Amino acid sequence: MADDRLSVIFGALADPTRRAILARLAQGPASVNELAEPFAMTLPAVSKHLKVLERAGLISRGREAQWRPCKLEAEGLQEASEWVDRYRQFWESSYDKLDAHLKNMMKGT
Amino acid sequence: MADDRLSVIFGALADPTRRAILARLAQGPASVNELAEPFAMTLPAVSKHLKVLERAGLISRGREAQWRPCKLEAEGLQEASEWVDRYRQFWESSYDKLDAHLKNMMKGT
DNA sequence: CGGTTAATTAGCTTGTTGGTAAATTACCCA
DNA sequence: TGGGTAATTTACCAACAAGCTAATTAACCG
Repeated sequence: MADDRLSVIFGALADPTRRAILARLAQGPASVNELAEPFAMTLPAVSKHLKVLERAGLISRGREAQWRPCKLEAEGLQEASEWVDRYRQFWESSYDKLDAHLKNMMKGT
Repeated sequence: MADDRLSVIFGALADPTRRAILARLAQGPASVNELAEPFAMTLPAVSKHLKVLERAGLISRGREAQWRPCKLEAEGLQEASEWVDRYRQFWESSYDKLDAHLKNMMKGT
């Protein structure tokens, strides 16, 4: 995968395990073991996913005794959102056109 | 990469060439050769990128004589946006907290 | 028909991803 | 000190992504 910021961010989001981890972290911080628990996957595998998310600026990791609590970070998510938002106008206008088309059909013209 | 819809969509966005193609298509439809022109890359490589974008529902391809004009599609973009939007509240509240923190500092307390 | 242009498919190489098991680091507690 | 728990690192493997060249399909034109 390319290593520019946006590619790293979207690449991190392109995996259901990683999206599930983000969804969990949206409820509050968690340890690696807590995050790993729902998945049929070894701990090192989850650890790798966390590293990908961290590199993308989607999470950060702290230190508390032998735990390394993860928490969601706004930065990466916001960058992704900003990129996608540039296309919002496009699809909104597509729906306007569809809407106009349907109305036209229903008029029977 | 996983083959669920969102992973396919984010995976397609995780490449600067593909994002540049989408940016070009936001200005209007284009042929494969037109799309390939800005890149130091062979035509088959661009063709592959287009297939990835098509599979993700980000573009569609038509037929006009020997040309296969591509155009932007709202569908995939909108799904990506909807997913990211679920986290908007999170980072907005993060900024609120930052804002509150800064105001507090400036009060000198 | 034969030639040209547009685009895709096929086959190959190279580097990366996602997983594992085993070893290691780091910290707590008795 | 030694044992237990949390997490990462290392070494390895299979599958996949992204690029290339060469060959092929498809449509037009003369």
